[in-house]
Parts: sequence; C-alpha cells; structure tokens
Amino acid sequence: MKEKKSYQPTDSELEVLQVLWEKGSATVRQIHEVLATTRNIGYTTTLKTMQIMTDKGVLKRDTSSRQHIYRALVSREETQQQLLGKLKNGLFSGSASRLVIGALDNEELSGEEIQEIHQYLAQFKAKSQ
Amino acid sequence: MKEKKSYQPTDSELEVLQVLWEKGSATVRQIHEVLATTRNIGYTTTLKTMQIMTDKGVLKRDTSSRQHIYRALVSREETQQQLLGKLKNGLFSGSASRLVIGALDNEELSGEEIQEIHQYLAQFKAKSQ
DNA sequence: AATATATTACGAAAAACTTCGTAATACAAA
DNA sequence: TTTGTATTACGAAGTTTTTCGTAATATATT
Repeated sequence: MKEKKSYQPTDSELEVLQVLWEKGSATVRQIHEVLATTRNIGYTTTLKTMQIMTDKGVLKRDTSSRQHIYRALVSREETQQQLLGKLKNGLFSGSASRLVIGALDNEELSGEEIQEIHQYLAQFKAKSQ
Repeated sequence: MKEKKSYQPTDSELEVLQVLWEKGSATVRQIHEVLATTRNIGYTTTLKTMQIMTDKGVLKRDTSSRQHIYRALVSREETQQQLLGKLKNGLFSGSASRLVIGALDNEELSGEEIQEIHQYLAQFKAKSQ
C-alpha cells in the first residue's frame, strides 16, 4: 500500500520551494538572494527555514562540499494537488467544478488563456468518456 | 479609494466561517455542535476562536440577548477569491489558467461537472470578446 | 601560520495559533 | 432566595512558525 504523507508547506517554506523548483538545486545563498528581492529577511532566517525543511524530509542536501546544495523532495505538482485539495474541501464544499469556476472568476483571463483551458477541457472530456 | 484588507483565515477560523456561511447566523453552541461532529474540540476553544475573530473584525455579534449571535463579515466569495489568489501566486506562477488546469487535474470530474464547466467557460469566452 | 571572510550550527526569542481550565455572569428551577 | 445550569470572559499554557544573534567551522588571503 502506498503511504501518502500529506505535507502542508508553511508560507515561508513555499517561498523556498518555489525557488528550488525553478532552479532544480541551489545553495542557501542563492535562495536567500531571491527571497531578499521580495521582502526583508535575514540570511540566517532563510538558512534556518531550509534546515527545518531538511529535518522534515522536504529537502535533501549534499554536504560534501563547503556550500551545501539543496534539492526539493516534494514536487511542485504534488504540492499543487495537495493545496488544491485542501482549498477544495475547506472552501468549495469538496466540489472540484466549483473550484474551477471560482478560479475562472478569479482573474481577467486573456483570450489565449481561455483557449488553452478550452482545449484542455476538451481533451479531458474526451478522455473521461 | 477602497481599502481591501486581505484577510487570511487560519484553519480553525475557516471551520467556523464554513458553518456561519451555511447558517447565516449562529450561537457559539450551534457552531460548536457542528465542529464537534468532525473532531475533538472543547466548547471554550470554539468560543475563543470566535471571540478572536470578532476582535479581528471578521465576525460581528449581537450581544443584546444572553446567547450572543454571530455573523460573518467576510463573504465566502471574497474569501475564496482571496485564497485562490494566494494559491495562484504562490504555486502557479501567477497564472490563472495553470491554476484552472491544475484544478481540472485534481479530481475525477463527472461528465455533469465537466459539462457545467464547459458551459461556464463558453459564457466566459463570449463575455470576454 | 595568522587573519579575514563566508558558511553552517545552535539556541533562543518573538509572534501567531490552538487549546482549555477556571472564574464570572446570567438565567431557570426549587 | 438559594441552588443548579448554561453561557461568556479571562488568562495562561502548549505548539508551530518565523526570526535572527552568536558561535563554530571551513575556506581564502596575506
């Protein structure tokens, strides 16, 4: 049987993950550099967050060289699904379609984007029947 | 100019809001009764959560009678939009279409639901052009 | 080697959230 | 009125998250 660990990243953790997913792997310094462009944060704060994430098993690191090199052990996709599921249950009465419709309402979508969704939906429809 | 206060409910607060949105207004006892069906929680915990929410300005209450009657000051819709926006920025690079597609992937959708989304999208498409 | 610089480790404080015990208060019943 | 019951108020403890100062360690420079 497959154990699913249901990890809910905190806001700070999510910021780190974003950069790691983008870069694939990175040092604390590199991650911190990115975070610091957005908001005020000390270097050791970023470090600590990443060490905690490593303890939690969310990141792994290569300590063979001086500067430890970190990688994410959770994928963007599974995290997306995890948080979407939570939002769906917590705010949309568990209805995926209401969530989708809510998301459509959410923003001005360009014609392009609508087209994109449309195509995806068609393909989805075909697959499901 | 309109001040938007950007309220992020905590998990406990969301549970309370869910019930209040459902019922319109309710006493602590009524809310607690519902929450207690789902998980172990003391009455005063529910009470405290609701008092804190009142302090935050998320709920208001009518204290004229013995049992205070609470109402939500934030709507389900704005809270949905708030949290969807956060998810969109935090995990989907700010792209609403990716969020929508992620949500489509999220779950087995029934033919009905797909139809529903399809219709909604068509209407959306028409409106935007 | 001695000194300066950069990185990681450690620990602790601050803030936010969750929980509930106990006190105070109001109402009802006797 | 007295006693019991239900509700709200208060305050504090436990937990998690966020933050960073300081120490320890490793590398680079002189």
